[in-house]
Amino acid sequence: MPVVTRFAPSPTGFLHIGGARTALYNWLFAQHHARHGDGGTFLLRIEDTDRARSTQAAVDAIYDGLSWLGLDWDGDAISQFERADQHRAAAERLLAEGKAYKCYCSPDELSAMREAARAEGRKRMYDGTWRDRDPSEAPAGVDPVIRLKAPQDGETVIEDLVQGRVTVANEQLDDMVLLRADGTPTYMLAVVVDDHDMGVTHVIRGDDHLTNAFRQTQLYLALGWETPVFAHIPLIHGADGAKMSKRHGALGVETYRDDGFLPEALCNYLLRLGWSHGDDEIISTEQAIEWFGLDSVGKSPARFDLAKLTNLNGHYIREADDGRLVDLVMERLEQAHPGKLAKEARDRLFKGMAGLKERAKTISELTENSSFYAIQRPIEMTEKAAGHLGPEGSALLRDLRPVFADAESWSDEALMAAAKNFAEAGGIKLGAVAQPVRAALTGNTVSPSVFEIMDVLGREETLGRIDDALGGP
RNA sequence: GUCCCCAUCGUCUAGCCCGGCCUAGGACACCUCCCUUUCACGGAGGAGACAGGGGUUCGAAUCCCCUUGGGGACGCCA
Repeated sequence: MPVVTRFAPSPTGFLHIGGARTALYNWLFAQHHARHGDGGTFLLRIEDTDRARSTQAAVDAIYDGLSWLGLDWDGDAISQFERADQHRAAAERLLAEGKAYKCYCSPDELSAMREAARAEGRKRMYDGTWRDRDPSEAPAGVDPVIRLKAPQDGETVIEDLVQGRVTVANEQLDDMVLLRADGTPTYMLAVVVDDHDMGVTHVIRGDDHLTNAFRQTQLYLALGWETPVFAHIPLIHGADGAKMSKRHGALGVETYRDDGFLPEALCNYLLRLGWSHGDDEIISTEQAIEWFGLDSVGKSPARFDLAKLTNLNGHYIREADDGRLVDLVMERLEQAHPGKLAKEARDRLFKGMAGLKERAKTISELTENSSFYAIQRPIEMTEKAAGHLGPEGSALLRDLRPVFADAESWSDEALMAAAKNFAEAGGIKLGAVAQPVRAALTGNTVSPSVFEIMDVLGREETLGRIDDALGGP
């Protein structure tokens, strides 16, 4: 049977890390069935019924976030707000069938009930005042809400693919509001009607919705519809163990992009946060699509660990195509050093990328480590680097300059051979020779191999930088 | 408070469903060493966990119960 999943965020902010994982699981599940099953579709629905809190900017942030992660959805995104008529129709049908009723309770009465319920240690808040009351007793001039006439005995059961069978006594659940006094549908109603109309077969979402699933199941039953399969995945917690939410540590995916993380690294990390396939850690998207299933999703919440994400990111950077990395780095360099980049910047980065990418765990770090290639001379010198160019270092560098200048061929190997000879002749270590050169060439104490750098920079630029460090030719 | 869910190294997890192969495996982080022109990468090794208590059983990380701890939900928000 073909599978239909959906991701249904509310556009009240950015696409945060928890939402991204939910989207990923839904996408993966659909992809898995599309490629290895009877078909799979992944839909996107924007839950924008709360007009006051929904913004177009947030909707765009969700689109951008999903697109960046590579989680493409089928068809156009659906606006829940625009489907209000269908929601209303469902509620009215229930009303006509006697499965729902009008409730005229005022907000004051409701909060009194809520208080009473808490005081008595009950969960059920609404006492059903208008459930069986004669409509003729309705107070004049009060717009009623429509409530579901939910079963009061027995229990509601959901067979959750992640949580297993979960049961709750119906007496714990009160008659939920379907339509507000102003006639607009509530979330509970909208979700059920939309999921049904969209043909959603599997509802994969955060387990903060687990209790909603009970109410929704009652609604499906009342509407005479088959319930979808539920899969409530555990939430992601912050590094401190507290829940991660928009107000507590959860960052938008664009923040990770800005901090220099690759989408494939984030996806791989998010995938492993709560799902596993034996001891596998590095999992490609293709592999994930093949392997992903809801039965391997864990039931306990996981903490977000930036160190592991960073490590994974380093791996994907090393694997990444040089050209792609150059584009990413150039964009940042142009921003950071406007007008200061050498014309040869891009070419040098491309030539030097193999040595560069081994040493960076984020694109931000890669950019920083790459800047010495891109910036025009004279380059700036860090304090530590300057330390290698004291009297001793400078003297060494001065003696070394002609060795390089006279090198037979300007290649990595030839240059290193020349430096080695020089070091041996002087009875010093290669390392002692390399550091002043590194300082002169990069303005830093850490970099790829100095001979590789000389190769990339070329003869003229290299000697120029040495001269700069020596205070002139 | 009430209801629901969860519980293996610091973190993510394998193992649990179908008890013995577990003196509990892997990954990240950490420590030591090797490689080495710096830093990374890579390689070798180390430290590090079945929350506690009861059962069931010849035998429990694995099954049952309780306790404790954590989380989530209790809106005319989504």
